[in-house]
Amino acid sequence: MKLSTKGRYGLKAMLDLAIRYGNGPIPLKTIAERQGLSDHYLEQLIAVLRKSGLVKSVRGAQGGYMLTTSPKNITVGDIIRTLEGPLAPAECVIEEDPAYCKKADYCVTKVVWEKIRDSVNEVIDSITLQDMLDDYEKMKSQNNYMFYI
Amino acid sequence: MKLSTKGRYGLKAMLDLAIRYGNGPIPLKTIAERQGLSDHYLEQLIAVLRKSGLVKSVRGAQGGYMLTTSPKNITVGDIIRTLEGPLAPAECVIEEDPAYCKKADYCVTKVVWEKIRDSVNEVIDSITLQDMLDDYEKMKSQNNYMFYI
DNA sequence: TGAATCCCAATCAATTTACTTGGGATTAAA
DNA sequence: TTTAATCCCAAGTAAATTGATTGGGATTCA
Repeated sequence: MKLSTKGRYGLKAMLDLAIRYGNGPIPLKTIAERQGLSDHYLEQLIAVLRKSGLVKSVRGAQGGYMLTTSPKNITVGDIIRTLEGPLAPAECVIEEDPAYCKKADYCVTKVVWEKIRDSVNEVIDSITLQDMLDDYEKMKSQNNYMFYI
Repeated sequence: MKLSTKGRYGLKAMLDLAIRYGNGPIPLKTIAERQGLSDHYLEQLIAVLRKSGLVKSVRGAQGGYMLTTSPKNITVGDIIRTLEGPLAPAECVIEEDPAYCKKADYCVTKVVWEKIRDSVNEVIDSITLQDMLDDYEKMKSQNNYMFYI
């Protein structure tokens, strides 16, 4: 039940972009450096986020990436599901097209998987990047680390 | 964020034992057959459940496995955590001993992982085998499939 | 024109998953 | 007392996944 680095790195990168939302394009390399990630690997992740419309890119020198919309319109769920695919503890409870199982109609374990799935989705859909940003600002005002996320 | 077959098969096997709780030892082979699992693989899983004290075994002919305690005292969380280890979406939020991360004190993504972890644990800790058994009986009385779980 | 950037595709080592194989130990029943 | 049914244990393994790396091409600003 661990998330892969796709979801984890991806959310960090998106928060990095959220912190700098409105400041023009941010080069991938600086995001990768700030977050301590391989830039070529992050490139693969952000390509997925771009294709799904969550970020847009500006090519060429002085280019980079930026959120396509305000942090308050992007949820953690949008990001994680884009990168990890549908979040389900078992194939039979994938929301769009669950794997066929002949016992599905009367399977009691399936009910458990559904509850897990729904509870995870509720959590991640209820948190926006803006919420994370607010937490971040709050921490920043209380402490004196800061420069990283 | 999928569970492995350990947790999924393990829960099915435990429900199978719960259905037959009080009927003496159930051979692994019949559980595996009913649930459509490889018996040698299930053996490995049930060995873990036995070592953790959730089931006990009777050796020799007419032997098998049984729950050590009533289905109402065993939660889905007990079973899944036994088989899968601590359920956390990231290493840094494993409850017993989280992986060290120097940013842990002010990491906002960590807060998200904690919320996911807690919500999953709440769900699985709130469902007992008895609850599943009740669902099962209810389904059984409403339909006329039945023989499998 | 060149440096900074995004874009794309292929390859790869390590790990994990989901088993299989092969056998030994124990016990109830014939 | 033998035999069949069972649990117990350890090792091997093929396939998939993960988390990258490698190598290059296309675009754009200065």
